[in-house]
Amino acid sequence: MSTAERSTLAALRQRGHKLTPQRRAVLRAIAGSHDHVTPAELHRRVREEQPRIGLVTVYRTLELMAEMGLVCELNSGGHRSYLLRRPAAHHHHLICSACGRVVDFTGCDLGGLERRLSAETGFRMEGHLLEFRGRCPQCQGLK
Amino acid sequence: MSTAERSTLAALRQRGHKLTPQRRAVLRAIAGSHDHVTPAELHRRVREEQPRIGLVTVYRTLELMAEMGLVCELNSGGHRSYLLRRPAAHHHHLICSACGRVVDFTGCDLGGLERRLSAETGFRMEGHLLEFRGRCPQCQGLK
DNA sequence: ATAGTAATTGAAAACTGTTTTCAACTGTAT
DNA sequence: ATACAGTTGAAAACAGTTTTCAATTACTAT
Repeated sequence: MSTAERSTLAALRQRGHKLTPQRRAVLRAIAGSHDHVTPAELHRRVREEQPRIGLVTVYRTLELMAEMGLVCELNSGGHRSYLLRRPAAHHHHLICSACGRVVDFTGCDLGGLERRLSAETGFRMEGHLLEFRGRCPQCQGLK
Repeated sequence: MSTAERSTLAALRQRGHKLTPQRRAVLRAIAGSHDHVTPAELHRRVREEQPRIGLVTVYRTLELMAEMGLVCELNSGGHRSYLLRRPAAHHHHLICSACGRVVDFTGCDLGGLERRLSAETGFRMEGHLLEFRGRCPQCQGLK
């Protein structure tokens, strides 16, 4: 079991959520995938372990983990996907506008801009979202 | 009629698309809105002028204009929205996590990062989305 | 260990946003 | 004016997500 998986389990337990086999399976599946996964795809994978689990439960588990900030939710091209949040993983996305492929990147370096905006507006900053949109190499030739 | 509206009309005509009253109305409505609008919201606005227009037509017109690159399509938070392409209207949002107030800002200065990512990944960039989240001055005392 | 309780589950139904189908209509070129 | 391809609106179909509800289960206190 990975560290991220273990700490996520601990966080769930600590907040008084039940550790059902279904939740463990969903967590294991998302922890085992280092890419964004859609609820449907996750459901397919979890089923190998928990054949009777419903898609609904996958949705609910993801929603719960997203609320708790254990998982990061991404909406792109009209489709939702999730990624387990691992420690020290401040990152952003680069999304292909043709095929929807998502590439993570780090090093956004927005500190200066954040200070400037904070000074100008009086906002106390909590976070930011940055996404680049473009054509990935494979999709540049097409259409 | 704005310049953007006029040139969009010309682009449609030039490509042999019919200039129906419905399309004119959708175009006028999106040109009159300087923020991203959802198809449903746009439909509501267009109806004031063209009471009999169907939501379907709004979808179709937006799809057509998006294909032609006249309008920019955004998917965020699981919802689709569109914005008329204008020269020089590039801005971003600062959103208060308590009251939801939105403040626009310009000057994101992401050119360097964009070039770096482009070089590293091979993506040909089309645009980006940047949002800061924080507490606005009025909400800092609360809760 | 056992019983009690609230949380959780799965199936089905409901819902939302979007797309397709199709017959009627209309802008445009002739 | 006519003809034709493109366009429209209503309804149905569709995909993804959420809600409802009765049955089940993990956890707590005994």
